Order: sequence, then C-alpha cells, then structure tokens
Amino acid sequence: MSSTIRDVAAAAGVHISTVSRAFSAPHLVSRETRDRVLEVAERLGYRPNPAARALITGRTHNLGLLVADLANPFFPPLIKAAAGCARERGYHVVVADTDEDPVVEEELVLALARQVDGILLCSPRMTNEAIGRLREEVPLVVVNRVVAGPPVVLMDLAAGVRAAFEHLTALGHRAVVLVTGPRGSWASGEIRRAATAAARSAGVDLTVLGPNPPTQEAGAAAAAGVLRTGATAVLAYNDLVAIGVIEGLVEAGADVPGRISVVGIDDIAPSRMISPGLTTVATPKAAAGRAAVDLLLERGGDGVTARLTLGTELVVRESTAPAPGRPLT
Amino acid sequence: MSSTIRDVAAAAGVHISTVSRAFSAPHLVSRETRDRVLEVAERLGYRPNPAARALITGRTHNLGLLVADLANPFFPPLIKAAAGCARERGYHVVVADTDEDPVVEEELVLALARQVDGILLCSPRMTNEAIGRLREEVPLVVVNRVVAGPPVVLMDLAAGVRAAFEHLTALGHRAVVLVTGPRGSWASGEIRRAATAAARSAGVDLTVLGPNPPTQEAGAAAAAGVLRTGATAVLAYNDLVAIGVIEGLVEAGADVPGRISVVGIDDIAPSRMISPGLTTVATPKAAAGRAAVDLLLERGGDGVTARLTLGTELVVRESTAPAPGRPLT
DNA sequence: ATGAAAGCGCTAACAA
DNA sequence: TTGTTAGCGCTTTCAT
Repeated sequence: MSSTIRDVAAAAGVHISTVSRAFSAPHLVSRETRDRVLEVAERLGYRPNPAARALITGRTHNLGLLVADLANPFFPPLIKAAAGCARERGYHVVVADTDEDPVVEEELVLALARQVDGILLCSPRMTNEAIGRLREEVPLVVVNRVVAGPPVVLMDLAAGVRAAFEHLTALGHRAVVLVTGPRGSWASGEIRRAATAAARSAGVDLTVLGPNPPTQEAGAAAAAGVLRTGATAVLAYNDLVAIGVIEGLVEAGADVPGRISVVGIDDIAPSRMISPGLTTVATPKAAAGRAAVDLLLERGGDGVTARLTLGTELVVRESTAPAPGRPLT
Repeated sequence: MSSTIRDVAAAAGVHISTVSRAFSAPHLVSRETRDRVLEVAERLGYRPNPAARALITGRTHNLGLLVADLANPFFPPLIKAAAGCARERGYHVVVADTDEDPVVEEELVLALARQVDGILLCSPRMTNEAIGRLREEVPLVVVNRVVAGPPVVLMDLAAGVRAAFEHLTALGHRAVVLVTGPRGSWASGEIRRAATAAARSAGVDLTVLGPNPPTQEAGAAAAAGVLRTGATAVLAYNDLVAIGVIEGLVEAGADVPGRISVVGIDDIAPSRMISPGLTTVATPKAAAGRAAVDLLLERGGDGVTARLTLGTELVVRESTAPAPGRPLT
C-alpha cells in the first residue's frame, strides 16, 4: 500500500492533524511547517485517501453524469465540456449510460447518490415524479427537460424550430412533416409544440410522425411514411433521425433537397460531414455541459430554482432548397 | 442525511455487524434475520455508504477510463461497452478526457489512483516509462498500445493495413500516401510499419505524410500534400483524418474515388453516413472496451502479462475505386 | 448465528 | 500555530 497521513506525520515530525491541515487548510499552518510537510509528502508519494476524506466531509468531489446513449453524437461534446469544467474545479465525472431506459436511469441515480456530490441528468427519460423523488437523495441538475424543483438547463428549441419554419416557408414549403422522437423525451414534446404553433401561424400543413427511437435507423424507416404525405420538407427530432430520413429518402429515389428538404436538430459532428450537408438547428452542447456543472457546484441559494435557457441557431447547409415547383422569388 | 447502518440495526433489533453481514455476506446470517434486516433497510431507504466501505475494504467498485478525446467518435462505443460491462459487475466508470496531453494523462491517473480499483488507458500518449511508473500506483490495462507490464488490448491494425493494401493493389493502385497520426500514438507507428512492409512486398510506392493531429481538420490540411505526390490512393491514420482528406481533396477539385481513392481506419459512425461511404479498416471498439474491463477485473494471475489482440476487418464502401487509367482487370 | 470491539485514513472541534 | 480527541459509516476478526 501507499503511505498514509501517519507516515508523513512521523517523517515530518508533526502530528497527523498538522499534515491534514497542510493539505486541506494550508493557511492554518505556518509556512515552514507546511513546506516541510508537503516536501515529505511528496517524497513519500503521499496522496490523501479520497474515501477517507469523503467519509468525514461528506463530499466526494465526484459528479455523476447520466446520458441516454453515449453513442449518440449529441452527448460526447456535452460530456467533454462538463468533465473539463468539473476538472477545473477539482471534480471528476462518473459517466453512465442509461440505454434510454427510465428504470436503469433511476437505479443509476440511486447507485451513484452517495458516491457523488451531485448528478447531471441529461435528457432524462424518467417521469417528473421520479426526478422529484430522487432529488431528495442527491442534488440534481437536469439538462434538456423542464422539471419543477431542480435547476434546469434548457436549449431554446422553440426558437430554433421557429427559425427552421421561417427558413422553410421562405423557400416556399407549404407542407412539412415532423418526425418526432421517443416517448418520454421532453425535447420531442417541445419541438412538437413549437412546430405546431409555427406551422399554424405560417399557414403550413404539418403532419406529425411518431413516436420514434432517436436513431438513424428509425429515421430511415420513417422515410416511406414521409413520402406518402406528399410533403416537401421534413423536420426531424434530431440530426441522427434526420440523417436516417435522408438515407431512406435517397434510397427510395427521392432527391434531397430537390424533391424534399430535410432539417435536423442538434448539429452533431456527422451533420457537417455528410452530403448534402444537413441544415439543422444547432444546440449549445458544450455550453450546456458547462452550465450544468456550474449550477450543480455553485448553487449557493438552493431554494432559488434556476432555469437557464441557452440559445440555438439555425445552420443552413445543403439539405434544404426551394420547394419543387416553387422557385424562390 | 439518509439512514446509516445503525438506524437499520436499531429498527431491526440486531447489532450493526449483523446488518453489515446481511448486505455483504448474506450466507453468514440466518434466513429470517436477513429477511427482516433487508426489509427494514428497504423501508428506511438505507444504502451502504460506498466511501465507508471503500475505506475499510480498499475497493471502490469504480473503474477509471482515460481517453485522449471524448469527441473523437472512436471512443464513445468503447466507453459505452466498457461502462456496460463494468456495470454488470457492479462497477461504475469514471471517464476522463486527457485532451491528447501526456501530462494531463499522468495527472489524471494519479488523481484517480486511490479512487478507483483500476484504470483503462485508451490510446495513451504518455511514455512507456510513465506507464510503468504509474502501474505501481494502480492496476492498469492499456488499450491500443504495446507496453511491457500491464495487460494490453490491441487491435490487429497490421492485418487491417495489409488488407487495405491488398484491396488497393487489386484496384491497380501503385502509388499510395500514408497520412499518419500524432507523435506518441502507438497505433500510428504500427500502421506505418505495416504500411511500409505491405507497400514493399507489393511493389507499391509509399509516401508518408506526418505527423498529424488525429482530426478532420488535419486531414483536410493534408490533402494538398497528398495531391502533390501524384499518388492515386490514400491510407489515413483514422477515419476522422480520412474524412478530412476527402473533404480537402474534393475541395481541391480531385474526385474521390475517381481521381484518388481514400481508405480510413476505425469505422466510426460518420463513415457510414458520408458520401462517398468510407472504405475503412473496422476496429472492434466495443469488444476492446469489454475485454479491457474483463482483464482489469478478472486478473487472477497478475504476473501473467496478458496481451489480447482483437481482429480487424476491411469494410469496402465507395471511397475506393480502380486507379485512374488502370481499370480493374 | 450473532454480538463486541477495533479500526480503515482522515477531518474537525476543542485545547493548549 | 500545533496537538488531542472524537468520530465519519462501515467491515472484520474474535468471542460467545
């Protein structure tokens, strides 16, 4: 085993509490004592045992981060930013993948509860009620969902959807299909609400297809249904689905964007790489990760329910074009 | 605060050691006592404090997982598989991103050492010497690199590179450019060795361009140099670079695969989505993640240096075609 | 099968 | 400024 606080104390000729202070409250130790202790500690390769520390302080300096699916390119930038931000503040991040399963999600929160100082729930699939219950067990911050109680970090999907509709109507589209996401996804509901409102106010015909898993495969599978509606444009729950829709559409012989335009949401890395490049509502993934960590760590006034909404931005690429037969005026 | 072992003991009318046994050594407790204890614990919402447990047992039931860049699509499938596998065995995974920085990497290992039962070093950038040193501090398993000492999980890049060259020579290519990866990457060296050998034995002209950061941008930037060589095919360090190379090539007006063929390594998700679809050497990312966890957890005989090499497979898509002027015979 | 007692390595009052 | 003294919540001998 490695050396303990006692070894350092003995070697430095001080009491263990002095060693403890040298590390966790340096200002309470005289400069020379501290230097000596630190030097001895260094020499012995001593590092405070986090478990012992956690046991007594109640703080682990770990953060939990739950995502629905690590393989969804939406999450890595968020995780990366959160982990980086946490690290700057002396925290590590325990990442867990819930596989889109609300039950697993809840189990994981409980399992992590005593092991972390707080948990970031990203796009949770569990019920609001469950979130309320779990909030008693461990500080929570929710990303991508509106819940009463815990601090919430949102992305302005409604504005993004409106921008998408403005873009599409400017291109002459009058019939749009919305390919929704999974049941239990707050974002999917939000997108649907915004799309419905935007369609109505623009006098656009909106067909809603869903729920669908948030995957490329689901998007591809939805393409046939999209074509049947005769719509000239599609808004998808996210880029993965949008990419799948394009794939299915092209497969079915429908040119994108010639016959039909496709808009995604998220702006994940692949959206820049595919061709045609995907027009999409870019969401601030990294900013959300950082904000969530901030909220979790800096929550001075607990009672104050923070609700942070970050802006989104429409990125126009090549998957959208004027509606067929309606050249841009 | 939540209830402790003492609350449960009191409520169940037994000694705390009995409660402890009911959880961690059920066979040492009579069936009825155990049932009663468990029921009371359930009712009180008691869950053993992992820090207290770790302090005394020395096992945290946490695993560390270090990757060079979380945003590189190569890693998420590996992390997902590793986390899933770990979870099945009652372990959680602490994920950290080293930003391709050997110094950060080392710091992180040290910081996590006492906090986890072992660390997965994925594509580490630090020196072998550093790995040897850190191995004294915490059990290590290394993925994607040959090191003496710790168990190692490899992917058979050499076989993959050979397959790629066979594919290219069969298509009539006689001049190939290798766009290498970053300095310090074992994979990059391995690929280079294999490519050199394969080129020699096939009588193919090989130009090596590098080192390069493992990014799309670097690939795009390398395209000009690639064209200058007059080669008709490119093998890239990984798919990200390959996708960048295609982008740069197309940008420069060189048709892919008409004028020049491109082969990547990894088979990340975007490679299936782009067009032309990327021909690439698929690496077993999920399998590697699972194998690494297995090695870390099941290492009965420590002394035995395990070295596991997982197979790779060439996936032929649309980014490769017969060399110009040399139709396939 | 259960209880008693001794810590795991550390921090946090409280004294000195 | 430093030492003393209790534990944090749990596991693990050792008794019984």
